[in-house]
Amino acid sequence: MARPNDAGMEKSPEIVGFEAHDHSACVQSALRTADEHCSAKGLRFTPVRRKTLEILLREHRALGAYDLLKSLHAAGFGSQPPVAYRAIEFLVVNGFAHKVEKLNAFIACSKPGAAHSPAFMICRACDLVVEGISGPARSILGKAANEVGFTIEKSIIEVEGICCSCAEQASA
Amino acid sequence: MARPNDAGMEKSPEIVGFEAHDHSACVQSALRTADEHCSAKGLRFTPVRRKTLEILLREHRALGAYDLLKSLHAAGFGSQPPVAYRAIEFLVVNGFAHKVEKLNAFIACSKPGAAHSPAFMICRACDLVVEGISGPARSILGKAANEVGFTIEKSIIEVEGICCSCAEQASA
DNA sequence: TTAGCTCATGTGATTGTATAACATTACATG
DNA sequence: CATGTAATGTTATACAATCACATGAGCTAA
Repeated sequence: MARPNDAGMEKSPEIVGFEAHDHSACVQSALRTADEHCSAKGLRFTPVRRKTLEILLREHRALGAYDLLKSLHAAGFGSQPPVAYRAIEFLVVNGFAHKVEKLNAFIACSKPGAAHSPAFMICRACDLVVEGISGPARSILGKAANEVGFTIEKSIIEVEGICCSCAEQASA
Repeated sequence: MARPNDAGMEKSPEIVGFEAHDHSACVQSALRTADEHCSAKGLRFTPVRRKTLEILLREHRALGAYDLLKSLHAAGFGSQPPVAYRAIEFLVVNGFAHKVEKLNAFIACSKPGAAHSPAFMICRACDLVVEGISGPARSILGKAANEVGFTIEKSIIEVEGICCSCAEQASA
C-alpha cells in the first residue's frame, strides 16, 4: 500500500487534501474540538478513544482497524480487535470519524460536529482519501428513491479515481 | 439475517424489487442473455460461472462469497474460497453482477449488457437490495470532483434505509 | 498427432476484517 | 458502601480475500 505520510511525522508540510499543508496544529485543535463536543454532550472521551482519534488525525489517511490496533497496543492499550473496533465505533457514531467502505478503513472526519453524510474521493494511485460533501447528490438520490417508496437513512458515496498530484506525476 | 426468499424456491410469486413478481422465467432469460453476450464477446461462460450467476439470479438478493461457495460446493464444484471469488470476479468484470460494498456481498446485475455504474438501495430491515441508476448523481459528483482536480473512474453509490413493504409492516 | 500455450479449475495455507461471548474494572448514583 | 451501567480486557471464532502452486481442458501450430 502506498503510504504518502509515514507514521509519527509531526513536521510540516505534509500532504493533506490534495495540497501541501501544515497540520501538526490542526491535530491539536481537532482534539480540543472533540473534547468540547464530548463534554457538551455528556460523552466519555476516554483515553483509548482519544488516542484513536489522535492517530487518525495524525496519519490523515484511511487506516485499517488492525493498523489502528497496532498503534493502540504500542501506546499501551489492549491488543485484541475489539479494543480498536469499539473505539472506532464510538468515533463513527459520534461523527468524529467515518468508515470508507471501499477500503474497509477509517478516517478522521474533516468537519466534525456538523451532522453530515460525507462523500469520499479515493485516489487509486496514492490511496489518499478526501472528504467532500454529498448534499447535492444525495438530494437527487432521495428523489429517485422516493418514487419507489424507499426512504434513505444513510448514504454511502465514494468515488475512486486519480487525484491531481498523481495525474501530474503520471503525465510528467 | 432476514431471508425473504429461501434457497431453492422456484414457485412464484416471489419478492423482487420492492414488489411481488414472478421470476422463475426471468432467471432463465437472464442466463440466456448471458450466454449470448459471452459467445458474442468470446468469453468462456463455464459451468462454475454459469452456476454462480444462476444462484445469484435465483436468490435475487446480495450473497456473501462464502454463501455462494457453499452453494457451489453443494452443486459439485470445489470447496475453497478461490472457486467462488474467481467466478464472482468474472461476473463482476463482465457486468453480470455487482459487489455491494456495504454488505461485502454480491448481487446479479438487473441490467446486464448495458455498461453502467449502479446505485443500490439497501433495506436495513429485510436486507433486500435494489439496483437503480446512478447517472444523475454521478454527473454532479463528477463536476464537484473536477473542481479539485480529481478524475472519477468508478463510483460507489449505496443508500441504506427502509423499503416500502417494511415501512408498511412497521406502521401496521 | 503431438508439443506447447493459455486459461480455467482445484487445492492447501495464509492474511485481513469483524463480531460473539464473557470476565473484570471504573465510575456515577442512591 | 452497594448497585447498576458503561468501558475495557481477553479468548475464540466467523467471515472476507488473496497467495502459491498443481492439474486439467481446449486451442494452435508444427
